[in-house]
Amino acid sequence: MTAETQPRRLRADAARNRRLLLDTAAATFAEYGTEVSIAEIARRAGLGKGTVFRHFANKDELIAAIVCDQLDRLSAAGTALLDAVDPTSALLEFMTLGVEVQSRDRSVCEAGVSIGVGDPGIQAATDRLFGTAEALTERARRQGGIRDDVTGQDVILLLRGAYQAAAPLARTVPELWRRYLAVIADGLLSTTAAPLPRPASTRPRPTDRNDGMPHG
Amino acid sequence: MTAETQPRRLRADAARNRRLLLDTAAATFAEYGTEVSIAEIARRAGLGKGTVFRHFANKDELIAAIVCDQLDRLSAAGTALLDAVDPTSALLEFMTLGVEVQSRDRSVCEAGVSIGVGDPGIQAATDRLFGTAEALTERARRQGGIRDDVTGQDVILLLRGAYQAAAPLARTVPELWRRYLAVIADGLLSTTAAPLPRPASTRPRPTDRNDGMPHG
DNA sequence: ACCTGAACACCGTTCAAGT
DNA sequence: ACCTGAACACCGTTCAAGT
Repeated sequence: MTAETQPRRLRADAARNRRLLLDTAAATFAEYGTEVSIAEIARRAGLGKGTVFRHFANKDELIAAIVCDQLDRLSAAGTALLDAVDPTSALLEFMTLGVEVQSRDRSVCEAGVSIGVGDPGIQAATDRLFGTAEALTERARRQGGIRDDVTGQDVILLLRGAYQAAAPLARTVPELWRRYLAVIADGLLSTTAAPLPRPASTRPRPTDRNDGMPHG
Repeated sequence: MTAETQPRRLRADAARNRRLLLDTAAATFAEYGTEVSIAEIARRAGLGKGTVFRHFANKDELIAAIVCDQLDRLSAAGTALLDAVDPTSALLEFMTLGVEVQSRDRSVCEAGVSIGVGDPGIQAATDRLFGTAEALTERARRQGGIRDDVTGQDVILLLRGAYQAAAPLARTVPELWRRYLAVIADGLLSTTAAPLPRPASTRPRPTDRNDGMPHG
């Protein structure tokens, strides 16, 4: 479930420290932004700052590991929604969940975008999430609830867009994203509209590698 | 037209240096990202790095000034589109233009979001842009081309969202944003859809000057 | 007024010395 | 194997000395 970049097994205390650092960093970044220093994270975790770099090659990798955790958590929530009775409203609930996750962790998510490109951990977690989203999307598509040229990847990218659209005013109007998610949802639901321009980007599906979770 | 935070008139050489720094920084940031050092910018402009801080209080303000230029440029393009014969397609063209501006200056735009909140220069330029967008939107609304609860601010924020949605894959699929802009456009065009949830955020229209509303 | 670069403070990252 | 903090390099920012 959790993204394990580590191939080897860690000594008990090291594993505990790694988890402690991840949790401390996630909480601190969420509250004060990703610009909090590594020294501060280490201090809060009660560890030396050298230890941070023993577990994560650099600050970006620490942030990446937190992002992976979030992506996997959302992926798990999506998988659970595959059992919902109404596929289309399940998909919309999934999108709502996705934006909420981002709202909770503003700065980490934003940093995640720039890091994401090129980080194999985030790539893999993203592909897993694409897979989950695709399964949800396929059900809704079969139901005829959404236009038939929409992919799971589209859904993930668009829910990111809904969040980002509202982000500049998040401080003053915290729930504005619901408005923009509604616009996007209407766009996805308009089954009568012309086909979308540009094909959806094709990325390797999680089925071809990394033993991802079974779905549908 | 251009954002003038400077109240006083600058000496000729100082004004030239300021412009030189803005252009050099814009070009360098666009190519290598906003993490390029101030020293490097100064070197490229053939000036001492102290000069950068004489014109811009800090690095964020330098980036903010570049963002203001871009916003004003887009605003000008939007104003020109007010003369177009078809209001609805003029609005869509404006949105397309808006995403293109961002694509050209990836990192500066992204940095602009986090800085934007709280920077009076960006606030003012944004309000100006909202005004332009509102004028374009109103024409389209009157024509009946788009749903009647959409504001100019919505249009700006949503075109940001379209760009951001496609941003993670911009390297590999540079034109993917067209796909997501199309989804959003369909959402805006669906005049038969239910009213949007959450009211559009009301921000001071560009008519009232920014004397800064204080908030923590 | 404006420009400059040396000097300062801070932060990410490394590494030799410790358990 | 893992932890640690002193040491290093780099960068944003300041400021006294120059034109």
